[in-house]
Amino acid sequence: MKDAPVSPPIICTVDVVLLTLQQGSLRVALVRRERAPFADALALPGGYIHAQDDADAQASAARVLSDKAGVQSPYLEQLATFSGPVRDPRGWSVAVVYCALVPPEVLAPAADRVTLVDVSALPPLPFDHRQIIDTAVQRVRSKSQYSSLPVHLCAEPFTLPQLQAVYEAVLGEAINKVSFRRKVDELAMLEAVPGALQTGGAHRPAQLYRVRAAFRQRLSLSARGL
Amino acid sequence: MKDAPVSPPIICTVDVVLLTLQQGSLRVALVRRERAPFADALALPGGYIHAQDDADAQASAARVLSDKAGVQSPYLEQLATFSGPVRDPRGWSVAVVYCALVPPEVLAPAADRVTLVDVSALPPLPFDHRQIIDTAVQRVRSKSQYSSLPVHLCAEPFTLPQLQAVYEAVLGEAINKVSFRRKVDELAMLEAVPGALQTGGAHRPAQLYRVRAAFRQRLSLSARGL
DNA sequence: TTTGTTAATTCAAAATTGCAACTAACTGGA
DNA sequence: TCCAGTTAGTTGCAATTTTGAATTAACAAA
Repeated sequence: MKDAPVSPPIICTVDVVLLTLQQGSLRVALVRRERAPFADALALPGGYIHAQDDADAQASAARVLSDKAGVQSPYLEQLATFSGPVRDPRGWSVAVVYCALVPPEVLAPAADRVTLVDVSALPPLPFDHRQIIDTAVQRVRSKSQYSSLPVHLCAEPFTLPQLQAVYEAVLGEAINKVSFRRKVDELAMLEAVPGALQTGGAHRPAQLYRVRAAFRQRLSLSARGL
Repeated sequence: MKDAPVSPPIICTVDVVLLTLQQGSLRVALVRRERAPFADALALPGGYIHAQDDADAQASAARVLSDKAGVQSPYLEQLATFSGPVRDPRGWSVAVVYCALVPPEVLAPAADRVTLVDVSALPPLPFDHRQIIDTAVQRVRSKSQYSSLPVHLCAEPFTLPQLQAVYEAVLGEAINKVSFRRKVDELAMLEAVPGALQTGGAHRPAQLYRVRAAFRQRLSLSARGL
């Protein structure tokens, strides 16, 4: 009796959709692949899960983000898992995908390692990275309608008008100033930095805020949106 | 020079949180495990991804649901992926978890294979199944606040009072009848079955509805909730 | 001191929601 | 046959919430 054919193991990887906001548009950070498949192509930072090192897939994602892009993101959320026999030419694969949001300032030191691309003008990408990015952008836009998610795109401390501009850029629509402030107040995610005002402009200075410690990792949700 | 130690492959599985509504409470379907680890224990239906058979992890989930529970669920949504070295005693594992919602009628033929347990009175469970179920229930309750998700718990055709009772059971709170009808109308997910009324009660018969084809797989979302 | 510009608040109009009362349509029993 | 009981579905209005224009505040520059 012959041995049953041994099927190759399933390829377990993580990918990270690292998003930021630059010049009013959402950008995704791509890195150049060092190895086959698709060596030298721009792609999402990703890599194998290291069972001997990683505490879980999220730790793998943080490691990959650090190794491939040189970035540490305080906000890192699981997006979804993509799988199947054809998405990776090496064979049947499972990619646990995480989404990271950072202010553009965090990416400045990594400018030589990552390429920022407007998510509405993506080049052809290897694997199913195009679909993954589209899913991430959809999710970020959707969550931004009713949560504090976009604060992670804003370098602290920031003013309310700055934060509103970030929300407007992500959502792609103007928001009423009064409504916006009421909602932000409801979300209770911010605290004014005492005495700190953004001066320098030829106009009334704006109060500076930072995110309350309780919401640095966790989102604040609004029942009614905006 | 010695060979580097070969690390065992990562274990790739799927699990399904199959939920239904019975006697006004959410219940999860558990099956008795046939093999180690945890043989004979009640657990979520789950199993290995079959790289040679399955088109993707969702197909694995549908297969597992059919094989282990004898159920086919039209609504099957990816919940999240759980991973790490300790959740499975066999080693470092990745479990892609799906959530299925079915009306209790669909589970009747499978009554001998599955045990329905109230999600608010779960017994001790193997692996991290307790945490997985809690995550699923949280997600279902959260989505039910602003989407058509609970329609999948209702056998078609159904009346509006029946659907309202389902929403109230899932959300755990009474809903105003007029508001509920306004919202259901807004969601535009239902169509009246022409001429079909639920008769038999000692009272005015109720119009019967079914889900519009466009929303059988996709959810309808409301901006304002309920 | 005046002008221009942006920050932040006020208040009334508009939209949404919740409630109670009402009408509708059936069954079953007097 | 008709009346009581029960649940389905609608109507109109009061209460609440949301919205945005108008207003006030605070600064720099000229």
